[in-house]
Amino acid sequence: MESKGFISYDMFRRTCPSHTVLEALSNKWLYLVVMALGRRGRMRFSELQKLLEGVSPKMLTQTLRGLERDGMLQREVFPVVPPRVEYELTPLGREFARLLVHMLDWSVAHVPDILAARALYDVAAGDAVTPPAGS
Amino acid sequence: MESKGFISYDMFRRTCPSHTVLEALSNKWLYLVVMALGRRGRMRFSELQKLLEGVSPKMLTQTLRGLERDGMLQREVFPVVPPRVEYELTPLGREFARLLVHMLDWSVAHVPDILAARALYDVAAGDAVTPPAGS
DNA sequence: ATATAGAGTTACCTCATGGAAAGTAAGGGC
DNA sequence: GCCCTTACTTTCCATGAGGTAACTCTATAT
Repeated sequence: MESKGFISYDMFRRTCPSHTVLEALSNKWLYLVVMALGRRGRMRFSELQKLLEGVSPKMLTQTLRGLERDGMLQREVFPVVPPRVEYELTPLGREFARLLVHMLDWSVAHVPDILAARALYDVAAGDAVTPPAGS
Repeated sequence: MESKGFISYDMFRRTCPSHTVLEALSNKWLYLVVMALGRRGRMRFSELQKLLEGVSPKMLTQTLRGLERDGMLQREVFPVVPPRVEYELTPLGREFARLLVHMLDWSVAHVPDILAARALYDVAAGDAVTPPAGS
Protein backbone atom coordinates (compact mmCIF):
# COMPACT_ATOMS: atom_id res chain seq x y z
CA MET A 1 0.00 0.00 0.00
CA GLU A 2 2.96 2.33 0.05
CA SER A 3 3.08 2.62 -3.74
CA LYS A 4 0.49 5.35 -3.62
CA GLY A 5 2.68 7.87 -5.46
CA PHE A 6 3.03 9.88 -2.33
CA ILE A 7 4.80 8.79 0.77
CA SER A 8 3.39 9.64 4.14
CA TYR A 9 6.42 10.23 6.32
CA ASP A 10 6.42 9.47 9.99
CA MET A 11 7.40 12.87 11.24
CA PHE A 12 8.13 11.55 14.71
CA ARG A 13 10.96 9.33 13.53
CA ARG A 14 14.45 10.69 13.71
CA THR A 15 15.09 10.00 10.05
CA CYS A 16 12.07 11.83 8.67
CA PRO A 17 13.24 14.06 5.80
CA SER A 18 10.84 16.77 6.83
CA HIS A 19 13.19 17.40 9.75
CA THR A 20 15.66 18.98 7.38
CA VAL A 21 12.99 21.57 6.70
CA LEU A 22 12.20 21.95 10.38
CA GLU A 23 15.84 22.56 11.08
CA ALA A 24 16.10 25.12 8.32
CA LEU A 25 13.10 26.83 9.90
CA SER A 26 14.85 27.10 13.21
CA ASN A 27 16.57 30.32 12.27
CA LYS A 28 15.18 33.72 13.09
CA TRP A 29 16.93 35.51 10.25
CA LEU A 30 15.46 33.15 7.74
CA TYR A 31 11.97 34.33 8.63
CA LEU A 32 12.98 37.94 8.40
CA VAL A 33 14.77 37.60 5.08
CA VAL A 34 11.87 35.75 3.50
CA MET A 35 9.41 38.28 4.81
CA ALA A 36 11.53 41.17 3.57
CA LEU A 37 11.84 39.75 0.08
CA GLY A 38 8.22 38.68 0.11
CA ARG A 39 7.11 42.22 0.81
CA ARG A 40 9.48 44.27 -1.24
CA GLY A 41 10.37 41.90 -4.03
CA ARG A 42 13.88 42.13 -5.36
CA MET A 43 16.48 43.56 -3.00
CA ARG A 44 20.20 44.14 -2.83
CA PHE A 45 22.46 42.78 -0.13
CA SER A 46 23.01 46.19 1.39
CA GLU A 47 19.30 46.97 1.38
CA LEU A 48 18.59 43.80 3.32
CA GLN A 49 21.39 44.63 5.67
CA LYS A 50 19.93 48.03 6.37
CA LEU A 51 16.38 46.75 6.73
CA LEU A 52 17.13 43.84 9.05
CA GLU A 53 18.33 45.64 12.08
CA GLY A 54 21.18 43.85 13.82
CA VAL A 55 22.08 41.32 11.16
CA SER A 56 25.80 40.86 10.55
CA PRO A 57 27.10 40.39 7.00
CA LYS A 58 28.13 36.89 8.01
CA MET A 59 24.68 35.84 9.14
CA LEU A 60 23.01 37.52 6.21
CA THR A 61 25.22 35.74 3.72
CA GLN A 62 24.73 32.46 5.49
CA THR A 63 20.97 32.83 5.51
CA LEU A 64 20.80 33.91 1.89
CA ARG A 65 23.00 31.02 0.77
CA GLY A 66 20.86 28.56 2.69
CA LEU A 67 17.70 29.85 1.08
CA GLU A 68 19.31 29.81 -2.34
CA ARG A 69 20.46 26.26 -1.79
CA ASP A 70 16.94 25.23 -0.87
CA GLY A 71 15.57 26.79 -4.03
CA MET A 72 13.72 29.52 -2.18
CA LEU A 73 15.52 32.44 -3.75
CA GLN A 74 17.56 33.39 -6.72
CA ARG A 75 20.77 35.34 -6.59
CA GLU A 76 21.69 37.58 -9.47
CA VAL A 77 25.17 39.05 -9.77
CA PHE A 78 25.86 42.04 -12.00
CA PRO A 79 29.48 42.07 -13.09
CA VAL A 80 30.15 45.68 -12.24
CA VAL A 81 32.39 47.54 -9.84
CA PRO A 82 31.48 48.03 -7.10
CA PRO A 83 29.54 44.76 -7.15
CA ARG A 84 25.80 44.67 -7.38
CA VAL A 85 23.91 41.57 -6.26
CA GLU A 86 20.16 41.21 -6.16
CA TYR A 87 18.01 38.64 -4.43
CA GLU A 88 14.50 37.59 -5.28
CA LEU A 89 12.20 34.84 -4.13
CA THR A 90 11.52 31.96 -6.47
CA PRO A 91 7.96 30.68 -6.88
CA LEU A 92 8.73 28.12 -4.16
CA GLY A 93 10.01 30.91 -1.94
CA ARG A 94 6.92 32.97 -2.56
CA GLU A 95 4.68 30.09 -1.56
CA PHE A 96 6.72 29.69 1.55
CA ALA A 97 6.49 33.40 2.25
CA ARG A 98 2.72 33.19 2.11
CA LEU A 99 2.78 30.52 4.81
CA LEU A 100 5.11 32.62 6.90
CA VAL A 101 2.81 35.59 6.61
CA HIS A 102 0.07 33.52 8.21
CA MET A 103 2.38 32.38 10.97
CA LEU A 104 3.61 35.87 11.66
CA ASP A 105 0.18 37.46 11.47
CA TRP A 106 -0.98 34.95 14.00
CA SER A 107 2.10 35.52 16.14
CA VAL A 108 1.62 39.25 16.13
CA ALA A 109 -2.08 38.89 16.90
CA HIS A 110 -1.34 36.63 19.85
CA VAL A 111 1.75 38.24 21.26
CA PRO A 112 -0.35 39.90 23.99
CA ASP A 113 -1.94 36.57 24.97
CA ILE A 114 1.42 34.86 25.08
CA LEU A 115 3.06 37.62 27.05
CA ALA A 116 0.17 37.59 29.51
CA ALA A 117 0.41 33.81 29.88
CA ARG A 118 4.11 34.14 30.56
CA ALA A 119 3.58 36.78 33.20
CA LEU A 120 0.99 34.61 34.93
CA TYR A 121 3.20 31.55 34.79
CA ASP A 122 6.16 33.47 36.12
CA VAL A 123 4.38 34.83 39.17
CA ALA A 124 3.00 31.37 39.87
CA ALA A 125 6.51 29.96 39.67
CA GLY A 126 7.68 32.71 41.99
CA ASP A 127 4.98 31.72 44.49
CA ALA A 128 5.96 28.10 44.30
CA VAL A 129 9.46 29.00 45.40
CA THR A 130 8.24 31.24 48.21
CA PRO A 131 8.31 29.24 51.47
CA PRO A 132 4.82 28.67 52.90
CA ALA A 133 4.06 31.38 55.46
CA GLY A 134 4.26 30.24 59.07
CA SER A 135 6.30 27.10 58.63
CA MET B 1 -2.73 57.56 13.95
CA GLU B 2 -1.22 54.88 16.10
CA SER B 3 -4.20 54.81 18.46
CA LYS B 4 -5.94 52.41 16.12
CA GLY B 5 -6.54 49.78 18.81
CA PHE B 6 -4.04 47.51 17.15
CA ILE B 7 -0.38 48.20 16.84
CA SER B 8 1.39 47.31 13.68
CA TYR B 9 4.82 46.21 14.83
CA ASP B 10 7.89 46.74 12.72
CA MET B 11 9.05 43.18 12.58
CA PHE B 12 12.43 44.19 11.18
CA ARG B 13 13.40 46.13 14.28
CA ARG B 14 15.39 44.35 16.91
CA THR B 15 12.87 45.22 19.63
CA CYS B 16 9.79 43.84 17.91
CA PRO B 17 7.86 41.68 20.39
CA SER B 18 7.00 39.19 17.70
CA HIS B 19 10.64 38.11 17.86
CA THR B 20 9.95 36.43 21.18
CA VAL B 21 7.56 34.21 19.27
CA LEU B 22 10.03 33.68 16.45
CA GLU B 23 12.62 32.62 18.95
CA ALA B 24 10.23 30.24 20.63
CA LEU B 25 9.57 28.76 17.20
CA SER B 26 13.24 28.08 16.66
CA ASN B 27 13.09 24.72 18.33
CA LYS B 28 12.55 21.51 16.49
CA TRP B 29 11.04 19.68 19.44
CA LEU B 30 8.44 22.33 19.92
CA TYR B 31 7.00 21.54 16.51
CA LEU B 32 6.96 17.85 17.21
CA VAL B 33 5.39 18.16 20.64
CA VAL B 34 2.64 20.42 19.37
CA MET B 35 1.95 18.13 16.45
CA ALA B 36 1.86 15.08 18.70
CA LEU B 37 -0.59 16.65 21.13
CA GLY B 38 -2.58 18.14 18.26
CA ARG B 39 -3.05 14.72 16.73
CA ARG B 40 -3.55 12.52 19.72
CA GLY B 41 -4.99 14.91 22.25
CA ARG B 42 -4.05 14.32 25.82
CA MET B 43 -0.79 12.47 26.42
CA ARG B 44 1.47 11.44 29.26
CA PHE B 45 5.11 12.36 29.55
CA SER B 46 6.26 8.85 28.87
CA GLU B 47 3.97 8.51 25.87
CA LEU B 48 5.48 11.63 24.34
CA GLN B 49 8.92 10.35 25.12
CA LYS B 50 8.21 7.11 23.32
CA LEU B 51 6.58 8.79 20.34
CA LEU B 52 9.22 11.45 19.76
CA GLU B 53 12.15 9.35 18.81
CA GLY B 54 15.42 10.68 20.16
CA VAL B 55 14.10 13.24 22.63
CA SER B 56 15.84 13.30 25.98
CA PRO B 57 13.82 13.80 29.16
CA LYS B 58 15.62 17.08 29.63
CA MET B 59 14.64 18.48 26.26
CA LEU B 60 11.11 17.18 26.56
CA THR B 61 10.60 18.81 29.94
CA GLN B 62 12.11 22.03 28.70
CA THR B 63 9.90 22.11 25.65
CA LEU B 64 6.76 21.26 27.61
CA ARG B 65 7.49 23.92 30.22
CA GLY B 66 8.07 26.51 27.53
CA LEU B 67 4.77 25.70 25.88
CA GLU B 68 2.98 25.73 29.19
CA ARG B 69 4.49 29.09 30.02
CA ASP B 70 3.32 30.48 26.72
CA GLY B 71 -0.22 29.29 27.39
CA MET B 72 -0.12 26.68 24.64
CA LEU B 73 -0.67 23.66 26.82
CA GLN B 74 -1.98 22.62 30.16
CA ARG B 75 -0.22 20.28 32.52
CA GLU B 76 -2.24 18.11 34.82
CA VAL B 77 -0.61 16.25 37.68
CA PHE B 78 -2.33 13.32 39.35
CA PRO B 79 -1.09 12.93 42.90
CA VAL B 80 -0.41 9.22 42.71
CA VAL B 81 2.64 7.02 42.95
CA PRO B 82 4.26 6.45 40.56
CA PRO B 83 3.45 9.90 39.24
CA ARG B 84 1.06 10.47 36.39
CA VAL B 85 1.19 13.71 34.43
CA GLU B 86 -0.89 14.53 31.39
CA TYR B 87 -0.46 17.24 28.83
CA GLU B 88 -3.09 18.75 26.59
CA LEU B 89 -3.20 21.70 24.23
CA THR B 90 -5.14 24.77 25.25
CA PRO B 91 -7.39 26.51 22.72
CA LEU B 92 -4.46 28.78 21.90
CA GLY B 93 -2.26 25.75 21.44
CA ARG B 94 -4.81 24.12 19.18
CA GLU B 95 -4.96 27.20 16.98
CA PHE B 96 -1.23 27.16 16.80
CA ALA B 97 -1.24 23.46 15.96
CA ARG B 98 -3.52 24.15 13.02
CA LEU B 99 -1.01 26.63 11.66
CA LEU B 100 1.78 24.14 12.14
CA VAL B 101 -0.15 21.50 10.30
CA HIS B 102 -0.21 23.77 7.28
CA MET B 103 3.50 24.47 7.57
CA LEU B 104 4.33 20.81 7.93
CA ASP B 105 2.00 19.65 5.19
CA TRP B 106 3.67 22.12 2.91
CA SER B 107 7.10 21.04 4.09
CA VAL B 108 6.36 17.42 3.48
CA ALA B 109 4.86 18.17 0.09
CA HIS B 110 7.94 20.14 -0.94
CA VAL B 111 10.68 18.08 0.63
CA PRO B 112 11.46 16.52 -2.77
CA ASP B 113 11.73 19.95 -4.42
CA ILE B 114 13.98 21.22 -1.69
CA LEU B 115 16.19 18.15 -1.69
CA ALA B 116 16.47 18.38 -5.47
CA ALA B 117 17.37 22.06 -5.27
CA ARG B 118 20.04 21.26 -2.73
CA ALA B 119 21.53 18.52 -4.86
CA LEU B 120 21.68 20.88 -7.84
CA TYR B 121 23.23 23.65 -5.80
CA ASP B 122 25.78 21.31 -4.31
CA VAL B 123 27.02 19.94 -7.63
CA ALA B 124 27.20 23.51 -8.96
CA ALA B 125 29.27 24.50 -5.94
CA GLY B 126 31.48 21.47 -6.51
CA ASP B 127 32.03 22.57 -10.12
CA ALA B 128 32.93 26.05 -9.00
CA VAL B 129 35.71 24.63 -6.88
CA THR B 130 36.97 22.36 -9.67
CA PRO B 131 39.96 24.05 -11.32
CA PRO B 132 39.25 25.01 -14.96
CA ALA B 133 40.56 22.25 -17.23
CA GLY B 134 43.79 23.10 -19.02
CA SER B 135 44.92 26.00 -16.92
C1' DA C 1 49.02 57.07 -5.39
C1' DT C 2 45.02 56.71 -2.82
C1' DA C 3 40.44 56.45 -1.37
C1' DT C 4 35.85 54.45 -2.16
C1' DA C 5 31.90 51.51 -2.70
C1' DG C 6 29.50 46.94 -2.44
C1' DA C 7 29.46 42.39 -1.32
C1' DG C 8 31.13 39.57 0.82
C1' DT C 9 35.13 36.34 3.46
C1' DT C 10 38.08 34.98 7.24
C1' DA C 11 39.79 34.40 11.80
C1' DC C 12 38.90 34.50 16.38
C1' DC C 13 36.32 34.04 20.56
C1' DT C 14 32.52 33.34 23.63
C1' DC C 15 28.28 31.80 25.19
C1' DA C 16 24.57 28.70 24.73
C1' DT C 17 22.41 24.55 23.18
C1' DG C 18 21.66 20.09 23.70
C1' DG C 19 23.20 15.19 24.57
C1' DA C 20 24.53 11.47 28.18
C1' DA C 21 24.23 9.69 32.45
C1' DA C 22 23.22 9.53 37.03
C1' DG C 23 20.37 11.10 40.85
C1' DT C 24 15.71 12.12 43.30
C1' DA C 25 11.10 11.35 45.25
C1' DA C 26 7.38 8.47 47.10
C1' DG C 27 4.42 4.84 47.96
C1' DG C 28 3.13 -0.04 47.01
C1' DG C 29 4.51 -4.98 46.22
C1' DC C 30 7.50 -8.99 47.31
C1' DG D 1 14.52 -4.02 53.53
C1' DC D 2 14.67 -3.55 48.77
C1' DC D 3 13.04 -2.84 44.33
C1' DC D 4 9.83 -0.95 40.90
C1' DT D 5 7.62 2.67 38.43
C1' DT D 6 7.10 7.50 36.55
C1' DA D 7 8.44 11.97 35.93
C1' DC D 8 11.43 14.50 36.23
C1' DT D 9 16.20 17.25 37.84
C1' DT D 10 20.98 17.89 37.96
C1' DT D 11 25.61 17.79 36.50
C1' DC D 12 28.98 17.51 33.24
C1' DC D 13 30.67 18.05 28.73
C1' DA D 14 31.40 18.81 23.69
C1' DT D 15 29.91 20.85 19.84
C1' DG D 16 28.50 24.63 17.38
C1' DA D 17 26.00 28.89 16.60
C1' DG D 18 26.65 33.42 16.14
C1' DG D 19 28.97 38.02 17.20
C1' DT D 20 33.08 41.30 16.22
C1' DA D 21 36.46 43.03 13.61
C1' DA D 22 39.60 43.10 10.12
C1' DC D 23 40.59 41.83 5.42
C1' DT D 24 39.71 41.10 0.11
C1' DC D 25 38.66 42.41 -4.62
C1' DT D 26 38.44 45.72 -8.47
C1' DA D 27 37.34 49.70 -11.50
C1' DT D 28 36.60 54.40 -11.15
C1' DA D 29 37.05 59.01 -9.29
C1' DT D 30 40.33 62.45 -7.17
